Amino acid sequence: MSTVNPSHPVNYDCAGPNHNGVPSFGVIVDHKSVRGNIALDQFGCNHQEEGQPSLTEIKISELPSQEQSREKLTGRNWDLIMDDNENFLIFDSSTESEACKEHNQIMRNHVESYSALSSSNLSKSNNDDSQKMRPDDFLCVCSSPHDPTVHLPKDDSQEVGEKAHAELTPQAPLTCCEKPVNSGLSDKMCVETSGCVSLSVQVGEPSHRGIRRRCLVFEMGGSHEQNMLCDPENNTPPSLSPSVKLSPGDRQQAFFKPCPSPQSTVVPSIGLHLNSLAIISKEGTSAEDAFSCERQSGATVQKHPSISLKIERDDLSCGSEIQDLASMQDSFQVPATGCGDNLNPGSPMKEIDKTENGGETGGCKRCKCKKSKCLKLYCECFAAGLYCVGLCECQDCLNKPMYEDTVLAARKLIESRNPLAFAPKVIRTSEPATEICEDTNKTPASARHKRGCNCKKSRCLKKYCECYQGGVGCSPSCRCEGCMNTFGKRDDPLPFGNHGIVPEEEEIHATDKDAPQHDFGRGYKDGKPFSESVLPTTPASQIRSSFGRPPFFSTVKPPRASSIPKPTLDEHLQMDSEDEMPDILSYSLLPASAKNTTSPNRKRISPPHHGVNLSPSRKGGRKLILRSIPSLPPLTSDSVEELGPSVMEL
DNA sequence: GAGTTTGAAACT
DNA sequence: CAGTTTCAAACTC
Repeated sequence: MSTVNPSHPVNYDCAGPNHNGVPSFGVIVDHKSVRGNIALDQFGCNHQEEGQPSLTEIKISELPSQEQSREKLTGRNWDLIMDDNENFLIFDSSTESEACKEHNQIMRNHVESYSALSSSNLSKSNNDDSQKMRPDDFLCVCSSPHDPTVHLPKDDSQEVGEKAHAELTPQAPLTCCEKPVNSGLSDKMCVETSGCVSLSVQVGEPSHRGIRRRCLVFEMGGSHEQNMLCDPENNTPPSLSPSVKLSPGDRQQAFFKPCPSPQSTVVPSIGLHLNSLAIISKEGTSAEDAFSCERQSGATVQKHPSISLKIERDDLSCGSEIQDLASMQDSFQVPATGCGDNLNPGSPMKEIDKTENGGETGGCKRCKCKKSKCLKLYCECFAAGLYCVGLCECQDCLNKPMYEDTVLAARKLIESRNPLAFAPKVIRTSEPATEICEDTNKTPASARHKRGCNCKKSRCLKKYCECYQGGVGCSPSCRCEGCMNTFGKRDDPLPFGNHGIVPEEEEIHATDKDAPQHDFGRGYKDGKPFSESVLPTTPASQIRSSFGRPPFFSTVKPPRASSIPKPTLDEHLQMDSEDEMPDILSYSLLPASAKNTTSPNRKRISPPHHGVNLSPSRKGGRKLILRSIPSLPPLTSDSVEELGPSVMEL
């Protein structure tokens, strides 16, 4: 039961060639404490080299030493950005494909040595040779459509993996999407541990029967990126597979059951569409509980008696879905430590999957697009950064791995219009953890739709309303009529958890065309992100939150001085304690063209919101300004031409 | 399951 | 930039 299935391939997502700045994911192996030797590396391609522990324990925890990381990255055109101390790395490379390829080779070499050392050990628990981990079971997947280094698992891996997987002790209460292993459908299995790990794999098709559905690993354009590592064989996260068994027929997403205790924590995995997660909070499901594990960032969590996982949020990069997850997490404003330790053993994370998405889709979207070819935002799959799966009822679907180029091109095209098109629709922020702890009366969550709804007839009481659908109240950003949103009416001074979302400054700026707006897509001023041109530079010393990380990680983990990013990292997330920016996410890293991004908010100059008062703590507190990951540059005519006929046709 | 409603996205 | 059209999800019957 404690034997790790060596046949579980470990996939390394190195992100795409345009992957700009955020590590694909951050499953980290703490070799210090790892007795097992499945070397999940920390950044997709990077991996541990030494140590041949037994397979009985995997501890995902800490980054390897900086030197180690640097050593591996240096010379591959990877930029390793680390904070002064630790736990923050950002890769960027113009030649990630190459880097990935090299990493792949390294991985293989590593696995070979590992396999040789461990094969005997594995054989003891299972005589099936297939359980031996093979070098080829390790994948370094580069999302680049041009990257020839997308390595595929051996065809026999699935069978082996499934067999081995069946032998695993299914203690992990995962829920995933419903897709028979042999359905032949593409599948996605994403595991996000407490917002830390989003695992995916990119496996070409159709030969990769190991994976049923893969996530779109979009480039980092916008803030919507999926960097997920999946176990194509068993649809279980490589690092978790030993102890995790997906529920039958659920292969696309998996949730880890909320940890019953701080010590026994396996973070739920979110692979479903982001905004739907917001329902969690409203339906009484304590997302806080669900993600409490991550708030215990750094704490070793044990899912399996023989498996210990340690998630280090700081080191993880997540995609859009993860960001949404993070947003949700943030919405609860749970202190990273201390205040957030109240776990709810009974947190029905699985129910979320069932009630919200899993009931029909197993946590995954199934679109029914007929004309959009699933390459427009009409398509929920596409909008969510997912490839369509066989269960989709779409017609003429091009949102499939085999059309990756087209998909990416379409995405670029959309992002060229609206760099935030793929950004989470529901933005959630939180007060600094410490403040929450200090003032327990404060609303723990704040959330809002990034753009606001425009409902006319539904009164924001139906899922037509994106705010309602996202489980958030309407805000002054909305232009809805007759709002009756049960999560908070637009006119409510302090909708549930939405206190102070709309700042007074917004009204001020609304009268100034040049002034930055808290409107996504208008984050530029004078050619610079207004966070740069307007917002005062936040001294690193003032940054306390998960600064320099992808938005996903905001406020979840207690900030550490050591995690204060270098100035270049300020591009992504900024915790400003001085300015009057509200606690909203300010996606500001937009190209100048982004100003033209369609944003209904631009049309509206909201009257003073008398009801919106900044809480004392807010006024005196730090302001969280989450800035999007730099988006793709506006496409030029040439670039559009490069998109190919499929996109041109759109 | 078919038809309608709705509002976001896309288009002009 | 505003208005219109297209689209697909949500909803109703």
